[in-house]
Amino acid sequence: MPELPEVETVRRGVEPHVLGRCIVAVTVRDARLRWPVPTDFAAFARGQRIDAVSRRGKYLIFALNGGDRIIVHLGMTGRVLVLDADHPVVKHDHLDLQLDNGRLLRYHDPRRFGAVLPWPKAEAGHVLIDALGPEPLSDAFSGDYLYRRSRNKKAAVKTFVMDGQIVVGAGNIYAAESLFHAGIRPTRAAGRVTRAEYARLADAIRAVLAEAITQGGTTLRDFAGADGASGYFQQDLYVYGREGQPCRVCGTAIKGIRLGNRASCWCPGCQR
DNA sequence: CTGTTAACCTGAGTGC
DNA sequence: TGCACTCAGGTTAACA
Repeated sequence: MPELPEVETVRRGVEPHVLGRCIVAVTVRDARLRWPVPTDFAAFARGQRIDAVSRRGKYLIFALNGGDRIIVHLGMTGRVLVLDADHPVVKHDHLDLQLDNGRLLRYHDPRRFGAVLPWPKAEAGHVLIDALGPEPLSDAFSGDYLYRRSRNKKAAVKTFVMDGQIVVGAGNIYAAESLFHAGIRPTRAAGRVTRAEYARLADAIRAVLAEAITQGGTTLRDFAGADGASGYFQQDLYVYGREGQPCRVCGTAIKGIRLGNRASCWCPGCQR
């Protein structure tokens, strides 16, 4: 479910409710996430104060006052909700952080592809974070960067920009949408896309992600912000999920194929 | 090394 | 109503 804009929407929704709050209790109902929640996680988190909530790619990072951190990834169906402490527990509510203000942070994830992991102060880096590519909304990300990294690569350009080691945050929806706005077919070999095209693509990725954040993300099925609210970017989709429908720009029927086991849509009229 | 595929898991939707 | 099947916003381990 969540690509960068959805994770950023969750971060912004959670932050005001948890900053400066202490974790007074931890409940782990099901530790079987993508990686098991360690058995000592409750002891790790209990009694610590949350001093910051940041995001790296699709990872949320809760910074604790002692220098430890908690990493949260939402996988495909994960949610982080801010609820009152007595809120009823439903199926797939796997983990709670109870706060000292009568509220709790609840991790809910039907498919359990997500993760909640400790990141101790003693470990400077983290294996899930260290190899990530640049943030697409930072200065380190540019068309020239994509051009450099893509030389001699035969993989499809859509697969290339969805690779978190190249750039973080662009998943199946926003990769497809960005390629549409840049006028590039998703099937093109990454190494054959020109410098000028990558300049357009980098601009498109930045613009699409920024606009999606403004809209509170894209809600198709599962996604909700920390307050349970839906996003609105689905109204701005040009190709994702529109196979067979007329292009909103040129009227050509949107085509669909599979690339790396992911559904991929593009407009034969607008994308070359 | 690069590139592709299967796997992890549950639920929703479709077609018979 | 039930069953079999497909698909889903992510990521990585195991292959070729």
